[in-house]
Amino acid sequence: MDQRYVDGGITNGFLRALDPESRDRLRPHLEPVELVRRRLIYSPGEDATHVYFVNRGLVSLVKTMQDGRLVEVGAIGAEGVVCLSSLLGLAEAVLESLVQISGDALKMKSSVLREEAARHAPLGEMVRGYAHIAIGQLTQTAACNRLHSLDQRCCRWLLAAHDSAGGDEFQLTHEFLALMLGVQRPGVSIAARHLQDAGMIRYQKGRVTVVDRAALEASACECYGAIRAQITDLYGTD
Amino acid sequence: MDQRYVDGGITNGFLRALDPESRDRLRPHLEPVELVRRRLIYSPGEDATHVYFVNRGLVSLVKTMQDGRLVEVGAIGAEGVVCLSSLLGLAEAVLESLVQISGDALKMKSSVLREEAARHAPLGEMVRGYAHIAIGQLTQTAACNRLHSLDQRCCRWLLAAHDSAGGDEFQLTHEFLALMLGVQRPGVSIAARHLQDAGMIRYQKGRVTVVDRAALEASACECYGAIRAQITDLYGTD
DNA sequence: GCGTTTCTGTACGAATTCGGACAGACAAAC
DNA sequence: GTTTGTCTGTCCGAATTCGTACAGAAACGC
Repeated sequence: MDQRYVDGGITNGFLRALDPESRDRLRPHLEPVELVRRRLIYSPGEDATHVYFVNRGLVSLVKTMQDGRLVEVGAIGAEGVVCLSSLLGLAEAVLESLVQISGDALKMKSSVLREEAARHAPLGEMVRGYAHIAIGQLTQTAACNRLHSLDQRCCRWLLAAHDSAGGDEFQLTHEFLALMLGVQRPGVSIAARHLQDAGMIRYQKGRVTVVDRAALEASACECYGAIRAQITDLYGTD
Repeated sequence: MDQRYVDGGITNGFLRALDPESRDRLRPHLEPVELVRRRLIYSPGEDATHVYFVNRGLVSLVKTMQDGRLVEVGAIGAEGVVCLSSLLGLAEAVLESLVQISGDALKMKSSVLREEAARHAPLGEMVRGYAHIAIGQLTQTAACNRLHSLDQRCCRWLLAAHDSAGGDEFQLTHEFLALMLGVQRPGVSIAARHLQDAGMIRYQKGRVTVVDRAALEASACECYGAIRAQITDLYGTD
């Protein structure tokens, strides 16, 4: 029987990986919320009062520079938690969190999570563990941004999106992907053409269909796998 | 009177920013250690048993990819603490920590720091605050690696090095800088020539002299200033 | 002094990405 | 059905960086 029906619609990896007692402590504070594509969860400087456990969908963490140029430095899907800073007790969001693929999440007050984490050791352990893999994701992205080609990074991004989309088809424009990857839009168009010619994806007017996932994985840089590995490492193999 | 003489040779920004009680709690556990250029403090996978409070010198945090290519994702000078992971209770180092500029540090057991941080709230607050700016540094670097030119990143790196070198002149080869910035060596040679022609630095056989720091700051990307600002924000203006 | 090592300067073709522009195709709204 | 807006495909010159190679210069060891 699918766990999502057993446990009140919770498909978020972090919550599911918790021991039952920790989960029970958090459950009363969780509030369902819809994630709508292109909507912001947080802007830099805003008070990060809540954390979001993503059940479905994909949230991009975006760093904006002074001149307005921006680039994604992390992406959080159904296995993650939005707003790491607040886990550390910082009130202010540093990054923009932007919904890339619609879905839903459970939100709760950061302060409550922090208190519960301090009170109940296994939960605190898990929070610290998550902070650690979030850092891992950042370092991976920092290196990836420097060392890997646009084609590779496109594949990586599509794989992450595919994981969180809940299907082979999802909405995504070249424009948006270019913004996230920090490159010009025509660059993405060319990369997308490569992938389509190679039979990995199909593109049509703002929506992409993953056709050959295995091939995408083979063409992606190691960063996708490295981050997945860290996550399954923390959550255990379920 | 210089604080470094008042307080037993401690010039590390983190330790100096602590309240006296926190510092007194840590002091008995601190052990002086020399930082020797090009020596590794940690390699990935190694057990991170100690944290290092840098007094003088510069330590690079390096991410290595599967194919052996590498790039620096962070640098820690006299204001920082090496081995963030262990602050979160993780045993294993993820990054390589490499001494770029010789100096000295105070080391202590990660486990002791963790216990003291749990026992004494102000210290815990400071540790979490430091974790936060370390994350800020990673996001800044991730974006910088994608958006900024080699010349800009060279300037940024030289400024950080200058801060920690304890003088205008320090050892640095093009080869090493290229490794850190994740580019080819000739690229750095050309960038270095630009800076030298512009009268910002002087280069001579593996050692660089900062001639016009203000010009360097003007030519660097915003990332240098952004990271400095986060640090002074945490430590207060002393 | 001499040989070795290390480091820098430079050259050059190839590849990538930039930055901007424009036409065409599709979809939704009116 | 027509209009409007969005999105894709493509083009082009310029700039940047890659990847490699080689020569010269400085420092070091013997």
